[in-house]
Amino acid sequence: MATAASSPYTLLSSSPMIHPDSQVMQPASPYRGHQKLLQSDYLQSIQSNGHPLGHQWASSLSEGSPWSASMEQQDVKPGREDLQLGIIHHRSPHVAHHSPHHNNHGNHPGAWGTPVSHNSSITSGQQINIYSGMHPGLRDTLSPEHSELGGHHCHDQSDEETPTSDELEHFAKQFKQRRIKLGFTQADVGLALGTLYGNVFSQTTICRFEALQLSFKNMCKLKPLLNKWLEEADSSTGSSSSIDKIAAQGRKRKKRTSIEVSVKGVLETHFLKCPKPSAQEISSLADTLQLEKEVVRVWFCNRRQKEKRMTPPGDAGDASSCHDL
DNA sequence: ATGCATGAGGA
DNA sequence: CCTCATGCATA
Repeated sequence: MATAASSPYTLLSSSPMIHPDSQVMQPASPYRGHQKLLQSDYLQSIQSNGHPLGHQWASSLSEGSPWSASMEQQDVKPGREDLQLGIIHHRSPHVAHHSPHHNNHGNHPGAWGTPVSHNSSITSGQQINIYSGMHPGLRDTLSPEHSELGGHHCHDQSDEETPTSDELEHFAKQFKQRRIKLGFTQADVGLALGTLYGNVFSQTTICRFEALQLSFKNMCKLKPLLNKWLEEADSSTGSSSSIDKIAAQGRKRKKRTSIEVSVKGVLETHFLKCPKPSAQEISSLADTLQLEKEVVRVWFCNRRQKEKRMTPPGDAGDASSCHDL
């Protein structure tokens, strides 16, 4: 009861209605009217339902990399006079979770701990091939030169090409350590990325990056950004302190539905049987569980996404979680 | 740290 | 409808 008391979508009765729509525009965003990332599909329909471990990390950034483009145009910035790496740590340095039990998922070679790596052919803009049954030893035999794209062929930069899963894992770990050492929180970093490069991210995303809970592709996309931040961060330790609070959100977000554990169990069971239930299946399931159909549908979507993460559920470290205290 | 949610883009 | 990137709200 009284849930509505604090309903998220309180229709402002007499409040000065701001922009209940959209998510405002960043005041310092170098890019105007350009925030839609075109993500080309790469591989996603080859999964054979049935295998709990059917990850397909065929890292393949199609030539249409959404962000390679954004990167090229971010230079429009006239000059970032003030390098704000984020907010100065106004919080106590106790942020360190002092827990040695920290997620050290270093033991999940199943999905992408293996050198799945190297996309077979990125430059040629060819199809992506998954290595559904490919061995790690199999490597792309891509030709040293791709005349297809007349222009950029030299990637002398440190990391411009697709990193391997292993590299990402290591980077994430390093990143977290440095971040903590420098006294920044995940949220700080997220904001800093916004003020620095125009792309704001939430604490959630930073957290997921560190925990490798994003898709391979997504990890690849974020790595360079975070890498830059790291460089800036430790190169100018202790500088500007501009607190940008852009926020401004007025979306009527639905209250998060809490699904009972028992119900979750049922959903899990169904998921194992059929990861992609039909609309009707969902309907009946929702009916049985007394949940909104939409909630069930979303649950399955989220569950599928989870399965595609680099650190899939269940892989959690059984080896590291048995750690002794 | 994570669960549920939103939205864009793609068939 | 789905996937995928992303995040508010919450445990």
